[in-house]
Amino acid sequence: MSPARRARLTETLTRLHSRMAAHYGPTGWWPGDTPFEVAVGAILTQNTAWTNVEKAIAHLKAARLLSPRALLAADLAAVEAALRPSGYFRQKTERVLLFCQWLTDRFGGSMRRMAAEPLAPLRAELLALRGIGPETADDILLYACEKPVFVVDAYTRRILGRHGIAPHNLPYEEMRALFEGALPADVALFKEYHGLIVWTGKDFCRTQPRCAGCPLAPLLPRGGPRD
DNA sequence: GTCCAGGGCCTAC
DNA sequence: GTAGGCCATGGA
Repeated sequence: MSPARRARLTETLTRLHSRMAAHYGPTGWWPGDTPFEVAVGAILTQNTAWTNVEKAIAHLKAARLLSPRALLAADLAAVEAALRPSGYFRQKTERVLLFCQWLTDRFGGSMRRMAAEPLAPLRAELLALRGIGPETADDILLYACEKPVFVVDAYTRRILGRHGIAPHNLPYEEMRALFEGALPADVALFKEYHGLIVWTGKDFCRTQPRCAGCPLAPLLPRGGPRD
């Protein structure tokens, strides 16, 4: 990318962030009491409404299952029952348990020790785990491990697509590089930026464009939103 | 009743 | 390398 184009992109993405931040204030994203809860939530929210994830996490807490040790020791049926409300519960049970096993084998079950690992090899290890793709890995790296990676999700694609900033079907790594190349590698900024995208996406950017009142509407290209 | 949600894997071309 | 089917529940 040319320096001039990169500078324009930085300006565009910064303006986008300013509009959302002015509308919502700090989001404090991601919800979760501990890094491990954040990591589990990242797996459970795959293609699923967050309200359903909350139910599953509440079940885990009530059953005292919200630790790698407890999950690995629990009956499979008990874990499945707890995760049921989050949908795809058989797959997600397998994915959560595989993550727990890896965390235990590699770091003695410690998210703190995991977070001390350098970013690039850690990301590669996460991506090698069955059931952890790029978005889930980056959720965990950014919000549970405080690593400066930008999370790309469906809302990110939709918003950038509608504003003519990037095609919505740009490959994940290219979309991530677009943000990371244009913004400073700042964990707090990346956390808030993604949180604001999620909030804006939920409120204004569902499948049908619904731009009335959207903080980003004044930035839309001529001709209105595109998909 | 129908549609859809903050993905990821597998298979077929 | 990519398009399409599959996984499952709960809320709108």
